[in-house]
Amino acid sequence: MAEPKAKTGSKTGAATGAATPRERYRAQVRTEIKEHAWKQVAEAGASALSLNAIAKQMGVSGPALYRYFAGRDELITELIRDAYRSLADAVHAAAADGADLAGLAHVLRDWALADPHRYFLIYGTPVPGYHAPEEITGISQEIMADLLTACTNLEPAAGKALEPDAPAIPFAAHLEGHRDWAGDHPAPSAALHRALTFWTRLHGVLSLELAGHFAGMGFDPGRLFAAELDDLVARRG
Amino acid sequence: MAEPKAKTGSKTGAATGAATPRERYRAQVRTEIKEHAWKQVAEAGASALSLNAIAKQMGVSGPALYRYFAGRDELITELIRDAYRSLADAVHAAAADGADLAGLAHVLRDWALADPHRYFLIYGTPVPGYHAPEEITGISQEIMADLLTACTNLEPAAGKALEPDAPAIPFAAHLEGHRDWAGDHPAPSAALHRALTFWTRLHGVLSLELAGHFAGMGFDPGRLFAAELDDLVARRG
DNA sequence: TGCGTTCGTTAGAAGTTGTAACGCACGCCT
DNA sequence: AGGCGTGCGTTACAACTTCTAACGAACGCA
Repeated sequence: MAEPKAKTGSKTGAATGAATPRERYRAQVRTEIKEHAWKQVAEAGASALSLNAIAKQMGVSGPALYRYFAGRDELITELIRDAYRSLADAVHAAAADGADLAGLAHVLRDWALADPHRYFLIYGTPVPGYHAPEEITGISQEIMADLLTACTNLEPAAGKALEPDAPAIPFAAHLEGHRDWAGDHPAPSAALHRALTFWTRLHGVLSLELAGHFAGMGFDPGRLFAAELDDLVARRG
Repeated sequence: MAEPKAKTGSKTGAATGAATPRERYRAQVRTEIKEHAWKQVAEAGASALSLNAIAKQMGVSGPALYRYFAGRDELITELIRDAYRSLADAVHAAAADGADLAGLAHVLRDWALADPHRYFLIYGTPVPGYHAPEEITGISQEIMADLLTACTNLEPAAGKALEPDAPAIPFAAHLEGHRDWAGDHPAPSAALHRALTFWTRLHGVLSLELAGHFAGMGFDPGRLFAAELDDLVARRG
């Protein structure tokens, strides 16, 4: 009987609210472990994350943590999931406040600069054996949905092309035939294209900046980010 | 007398060609170690690199490798240096063959796809305590020089602007005042800007593709890369 | 008030990096 | 050709790491 069979009397049963004291305690300890883990990640990156060090900081013995996480990999997976959720929440909150594409870009940049290691946890070098669980791809699609909406709002009204002779972009046409990743979002292919370039271009600037590749080059990475953003908002390519 | 005082009789003295048998042997073993290291990096990434595993594969005992590399960090630093040099050589060879910006982009993409882990060794998540030695920033500038030349060749002749009323781009103006990183390369500020966006945009696409973030999205990452390249070559922003 | 689940402990296995001390053999120099 | 010193490879060990196993104690549900 490792699993309580029906949660007989106490709670609603479906809510995530703490049911038994044991579960509450367990959830709290898991949270505390992750807090210490985030501190380590913020200071030295995910590769320096040590379960033993966390245990020492918490004043417990090493193997105690294995009651709460199956191992280092599961803890890191959880951190990645939380990072995705944090980003998705930030983006969604901005979108709900009516932020346009530039607003979303600002949210992304602020979120990345707030904790570069957290950004690299998501968008950095992938861990060798790691494969994203289903849940994470779902969160990723949440972010993409908000991005697609912002991009759609930026497109000129259908049928009212600014330049009648504007040549069709081959890649946008390709996207029209491969838009499964957009789910059922009704974004025009130009918006799909813009969302993708929003992602790749801003990630290009951000990741190189956060990795320090611009250090000592003299120019202001923030201005490069802003220039790329301006180009994304103003142009159509 | 750890250092031979004057290399008395044997060789030219300045050439890097193997001098003593000891040095030749040492260089050969170092090379062999790095070959096994590259194999490990290609299979599981830099984080999985193990000196012990290399020693086992070579049929020697673990600590033997410490005669050749001060430790794991020095070996990785050497691998990073070799990776930079490999990329710089590939780019320079193409540039010497008269490749234009699109040609350089193809070289970059092919080089990255040939060994994704090697790409991440350079442009991926930075290792916590690592700081690039002087030599590496030099190699990085070699690459940038070829890139700047290709970008300069793409600019319209000075004073013959295509669109007389084309608005000055603020970031290009900013770069005009912060062009130390270009060394003494006589690239116009528009070329500086284009080189930077070439770098960030293509890295944005490549790194996300190599990290598998496009997996399952359905579209062809190569076409996105090509579309970004087309935009870089055709437009001015 | 029991009794069972879960927790934290210590002990230990199998790894890792890296240091220390010890021979042996290679090669430089006389 | 011979001796001697340098460098190489070895084993032994220390200090880590993740993670498993077995045990005792405390907690909470009935």
